[in-house]
Amino acid sequence: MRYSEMFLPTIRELPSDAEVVSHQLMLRAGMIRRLANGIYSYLPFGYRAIRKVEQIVREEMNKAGAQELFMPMVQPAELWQESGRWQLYGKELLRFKDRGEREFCLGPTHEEVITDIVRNEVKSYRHLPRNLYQIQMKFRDEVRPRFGVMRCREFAMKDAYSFDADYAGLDMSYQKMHKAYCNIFSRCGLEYRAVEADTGSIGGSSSHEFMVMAQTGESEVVYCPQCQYAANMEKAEIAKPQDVAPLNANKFLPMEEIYTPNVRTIEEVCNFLQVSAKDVVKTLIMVADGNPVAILIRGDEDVNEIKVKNYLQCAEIELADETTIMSVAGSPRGFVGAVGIKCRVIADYSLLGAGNVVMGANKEDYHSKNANPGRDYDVKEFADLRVMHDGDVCPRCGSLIRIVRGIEVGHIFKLGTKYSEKLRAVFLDAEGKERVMIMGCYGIGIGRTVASSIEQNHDESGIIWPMAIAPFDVIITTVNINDELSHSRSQQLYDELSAAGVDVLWDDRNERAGVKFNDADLLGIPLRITIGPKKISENIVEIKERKSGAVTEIGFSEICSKVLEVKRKLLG
RNA sequence: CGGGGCGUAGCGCAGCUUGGUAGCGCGCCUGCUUUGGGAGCAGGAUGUCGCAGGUUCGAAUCCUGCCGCCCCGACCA
Repeated sequence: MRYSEMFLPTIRELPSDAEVVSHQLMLRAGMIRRLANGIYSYLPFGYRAIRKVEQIVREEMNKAGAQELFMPMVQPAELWQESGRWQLYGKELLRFKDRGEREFCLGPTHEEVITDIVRNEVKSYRHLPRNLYQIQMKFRDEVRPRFGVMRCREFAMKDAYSFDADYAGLDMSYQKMHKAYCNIFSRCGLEYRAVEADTGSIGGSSSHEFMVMAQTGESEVVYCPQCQYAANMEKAEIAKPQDVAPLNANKFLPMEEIYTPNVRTIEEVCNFLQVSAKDVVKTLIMVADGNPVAILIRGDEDVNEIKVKNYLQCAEIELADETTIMSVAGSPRGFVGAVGIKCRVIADYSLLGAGNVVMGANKEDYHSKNANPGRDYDVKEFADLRVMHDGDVCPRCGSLIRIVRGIEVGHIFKLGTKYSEKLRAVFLDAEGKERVMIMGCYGIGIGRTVASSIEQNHDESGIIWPMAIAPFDVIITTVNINDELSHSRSQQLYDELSAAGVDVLWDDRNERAGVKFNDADLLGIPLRITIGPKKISENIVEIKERKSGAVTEIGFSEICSKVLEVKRKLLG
C-alpha cells in the first residue's frame, strides 16, 4: 500500500478524552474513530490488525476441530424467553420491536441461537461432539463504556460453543479450547495468564479467564510464583488456617458495653478505643435472596461478596438497607455486632480463635468489649469469605502469592446443561435413551486483544506491534520522494517485497523526513526500511527494528531476503 | 442511577466573571524556498459559539429547560 493513497489519518496531538494508552494510540494512529458512546469504527489501519488477530483465531480454532459459522445479531425474544434470560439479563440486553410489534434484541452472546440450531439438527450421539464458532459483533448496553475499544458496547467477539454427550467429553472439549487459547495468545505475542474464575451468572461448573498482564487492566489476578495456581480476585481461595490455638474460656475477660457516641467505622472504633483493627470484628448484614444474614470478619479484612454468594448458593446478594439492619440487630449501621443478633451468622476464617474482641453492641452509640464466641454469641459456621491481599499465601502450596492487574481477553466456561435443558437440546444415546447435551462456551474479545497488545507494547513515540498482528510487516520510508534514484529504488523494493508476500506500506508522501519518521514510530510497524538520497547512491539502505531501535545498514540487493529472514524470526 | 466537569473552526483550546457583531495553536488550500527526526515566508478558506426558550436595544457571555460527552462511584459476560 502506498501511504499517499491510504486512508490513514494520524493525529499529532493527544485526544483530550482518551484515558488509557491503547485508546490514545488507536486514535492517534488512525485505527479507530468513535461514532457514538461505546461504538467505534475501525479505519483501514486498525482493521488490518483486527483481521490479523481473527486469522490467528481461525487457524487455531480450526486446528482444534471447531467449525466456523455465522449467526444473526438480531434475535427474537421468544428464544430468550425460553432460556429465561429475557427476564434475567437486565438492561444490558438492548431490546426493540419490529414493524409488526414483535420483540427482538441485539445479541449480547449467542447461547440461545446456537442451542436452537443444534437442537434442531443433532439428534444422535453419533453426531457428537461438535464445536461451532463464529466471529460476530455483540451488543451489550454497558452501564459505562470507557477506555475506547476495551470496554465498549458494540464489539467483535469470537464465540465458540461445544456440545458433548457426557461430562468426560466436555472435559476434553474444554481442554482443547484451553490449549487453543494458549496458542492464540502466544502467537499474538502477548504476555498472558490463564486464571481460575468464578462462573458468575452464566452458570456452569468451571471457568478460566485469559488475562493479558497490564497495569491498566480492570481486574486483579493472583498467581503463585512457585506452583501453577492462578485465579482472579473473586475466585482466589484462602486456605483455612491450620494451627489455630483453641479458645481458652479461662482467659475470657468480662464483657463490657462502652459508650461510643457516633463512632461507626472500624477506623473510628480503633481510634476511640485505642485498639488495633485486628481486635475488632466487623459485622455486615447482607440480604441473600431476601433473607438477612450476618457476616463476621476481622476488622482489617474485606468481605468478598462473590464468596458469600457462592457459600450461600443464592442468586442475589446485597448489603442490607437500614430497615433490615434495624430489624435483625436492633441498632443502626455502625453499631452492629453478633451478640443477640436475630439471623444466621457466618464468620470468616480470619476469626478462628479470636477472643476478647470488640464489636458493635447492637445498641445505638455502644460497642462491646471482650465479647467471646460461645459465651456471648454463637458462630456455627466458618468459611473463606474474605478478599485476598498482599501477604496471603497460595492455597495450594503455601508460598507467598503475587497480585497483578490484567485485561480479560478470553473466557472459557463449562456450561453443563444450563441452556440445553431449558431449550431441550437432547439426543439419543447408544441405548436409545434420551439425554441432554453437555455444553461449553468459549469467548475471545477481538478488539480487546488488539488493544491489550498496545497496552503491553508501546513507548513514548507510539505503538510497537508484534509481527504476528502488525497491520503491516514493513514500512519503506523514502526520505526524499523527489530524489529520482530514491524513488525508483523504493518502487523496486516495494514491488519485490509485495511479490514475496510481505505486507508493506510505502511512505511515498512528499513530506519532510521528520514527519515520516514520527508517523512510522507512531504506527509501530515492526520493520522500517529507510531509503535516503546519499546512502542509496552508494546502494545502501537502512533497516530499523521498531522494538529494539537497532539500525543496520545493508546493501540494496540483499534487503529483500533480509526482511524475509527477520520476519520469520519475529514470528517465532 | 448518584457526584463532579465540559460542550466555541477538522483537532486542542482561549474568550463568559463585568453583555457590544468571534480569537489562538495545530491541521487544511495556493505560491515560493526547504528536504535524515513533526520546516520557513507570503497569501487564503472554515463557525447555526450543543439545542430550545427567556431577559435585553443587543447574548458565546445572564436565566430556565433539554440533549450530548468525559471523569469518579454503584453495576457487570
